[in-house]
Amino acid sequence: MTRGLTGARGLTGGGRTPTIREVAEAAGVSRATVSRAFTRPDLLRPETVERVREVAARLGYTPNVVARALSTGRYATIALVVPDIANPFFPPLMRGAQQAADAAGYSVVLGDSDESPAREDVLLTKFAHQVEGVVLASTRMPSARVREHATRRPLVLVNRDIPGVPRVLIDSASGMAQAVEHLADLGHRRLAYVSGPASSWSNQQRRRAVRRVAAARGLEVATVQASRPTYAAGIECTSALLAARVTAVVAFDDAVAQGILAGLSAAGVAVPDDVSVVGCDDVVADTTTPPLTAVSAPTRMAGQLAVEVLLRILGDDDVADTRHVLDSELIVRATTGPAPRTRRRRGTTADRYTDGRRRSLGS
Amino acid sequence: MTRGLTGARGLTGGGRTPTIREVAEAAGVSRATVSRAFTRPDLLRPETVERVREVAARLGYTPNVVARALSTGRYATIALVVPDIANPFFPPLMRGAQQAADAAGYSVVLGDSDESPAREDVLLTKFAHQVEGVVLASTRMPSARVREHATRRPLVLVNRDIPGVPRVLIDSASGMAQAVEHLADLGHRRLAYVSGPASSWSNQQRRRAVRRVAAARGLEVATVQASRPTYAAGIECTSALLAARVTAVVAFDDAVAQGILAGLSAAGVAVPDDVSVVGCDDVVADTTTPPLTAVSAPTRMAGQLAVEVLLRILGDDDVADTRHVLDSELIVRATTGPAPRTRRRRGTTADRYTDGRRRSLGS
DNA sequence: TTGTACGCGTTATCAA
DNA sequence: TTGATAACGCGTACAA
Repeated sequence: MTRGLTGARGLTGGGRTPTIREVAEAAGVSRATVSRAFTRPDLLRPETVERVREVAARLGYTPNVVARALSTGRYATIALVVPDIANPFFPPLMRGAQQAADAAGYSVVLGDSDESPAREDVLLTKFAHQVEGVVLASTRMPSARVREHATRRPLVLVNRDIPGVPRVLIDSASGMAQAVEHLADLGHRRLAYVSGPASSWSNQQRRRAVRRVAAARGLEVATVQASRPTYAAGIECTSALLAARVTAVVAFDDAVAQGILAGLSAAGVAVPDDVSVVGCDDVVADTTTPPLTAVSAPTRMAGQLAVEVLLRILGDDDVADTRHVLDSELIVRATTGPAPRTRRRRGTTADRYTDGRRRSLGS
Repeated sequence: MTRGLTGARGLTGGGRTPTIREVAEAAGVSRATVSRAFTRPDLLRPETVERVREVAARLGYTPNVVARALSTGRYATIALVVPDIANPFFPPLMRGAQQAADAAGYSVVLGDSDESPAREDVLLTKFAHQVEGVVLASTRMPSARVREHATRRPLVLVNRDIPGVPRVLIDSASGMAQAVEHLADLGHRRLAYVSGPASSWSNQQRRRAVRRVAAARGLEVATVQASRPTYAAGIECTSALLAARVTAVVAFDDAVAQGILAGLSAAGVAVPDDVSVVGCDDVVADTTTPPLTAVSAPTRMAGQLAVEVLLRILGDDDVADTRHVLDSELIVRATTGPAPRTRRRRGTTADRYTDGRRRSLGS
């Protein structure tokens, strides 16, 4: 066979990483001793450890993790699979995960499924051989398939609630409930929920929370479906919102809320004087104009916690079926205010900009 | 020795991935034949390939990439090291890199150096054994150290110009030049450049471009240093900008520009009527209020190109010292407008909000 | 306390 | 066209 990468440049060539054998020869010991100097120094005489390490350092030796993985099955690597790296919800999560892994000496291989369940499936089977476990965020796969993958490798879910599979959940419902209470307190009687992807666990959770609290407080809720959870889609659904004649809008996430802010601004509707707007996730919320009232989700913590749970599973064997729930909370900024007291004519300012369509109430 | 992960659950246990040997036995062929059925099917009789693949599929066999890596030295993995995942500049870059790698069957391990050169160094040595090559973005390491790492593993830089090391550069200078021309055409005579990290290659490049074109067009340039390239720092330096009595501001990046927008808004200064603002990178620019005029950097393309260059190096041997430059361009939106024609009194509106300090011109 | 020798799962060489 | 077998670099029973 041709030599592997490390050997490809000849024994004396520059830039090559030496192997355990070369260190052994240089130090005048066996390969096993070199190995132990790094993994089980307690089994060796202190002088030996020191001598071996010194030689290793001089030669620039570092243990080959791949060879070690093949031998031990410990890859010191986990996979992190997300639907879309560029979605601002995920970078903080990735960072939390990355740092937790790093702190434990683990590497992170990254998978971007491009929002496709089929791609998730491909990535997961691909990673099965090179990682010890996987953190799967906001998966769109069917529960059965997720369970299958979970039997092949330790797997921790983020924002997907499948009994039997360890999971870390961000309870945006708690924050959403606060948001609706907040709006009710401000005198709003009629609000809209702008819905995200139908298959999204988070969306279902948020929609339900809004409906529940609204019902409890006697508010009417119109549901408007955003085509995608994006800024552009937020702008698009503005006219539908105006047609729905609401005084407050709770959006699926910040991007949509931000789009709605832009759409309202373009339509000459004042925020929060005419309409109040609430976002969710709080990833960009404090950099909008005006600063967005939003439900703050501890995404970074979720990433960190997911990795910690995974590493715990990798350590012990039975931390099975853990379910961690992280609370969210409403951060009140400048896009929510008292409901407009009076309507000057039969129609509000908003009427001038509606497209005439009306959305049904309640769904 | 203890069995590895794949063997840990016994030969018949569920969830285990079968090895090449089991497929060979089940198909009644040798391990070599199974291997060839996947890597060199042209060497086998079609019927054999088909039979082996069928058995493999039935057993759920997939080649173990780690074992393959140990044998061939081809890891089918590259590393991507960035200073900060959560910095909005990087996710698009990461995504481009990820997808290019994915298209070639490569995995990406992710490193976040937390803006620390020392961490970069640690990550790079750690990854040396598990990847074929690395893409290093916006590194803060000294050139000599980067060169050293580049001799150990194929390495492609993004946004760092070190001769001898393959690199992909985003020429923000071209866009910055356009920005200054644009402002000059609008009648501005006095502008500020809000500077980013002093050690940043991009910052040096941008500052120079602004100065050069400003000089050519006879504009005065005040330089204001932002403490960090963040939204908060942008807000902070607003007072200094007002004190500098400029009618236009060119910011190091979008985050700073966005902070400046907020700061100006809070100070009652109208954009673009009183002051024009230009951002750079264009990562959030079209979601600000008003939409930010910005220099658009093809970050996603940079990530993609960097990986393509790396893979090319991994393929052939001598693509050495390539230097790809990607142009940027100015996207004019709503934060730039004609310079205010007249000053109504001795002072502009802005004077009411300055802190009295003045910044020196030219630096 | 240290060395010997085998196995991890795969690919490549050589022979058949 | 296929099979037997030696690597790849490391960890670890077992023996010394």
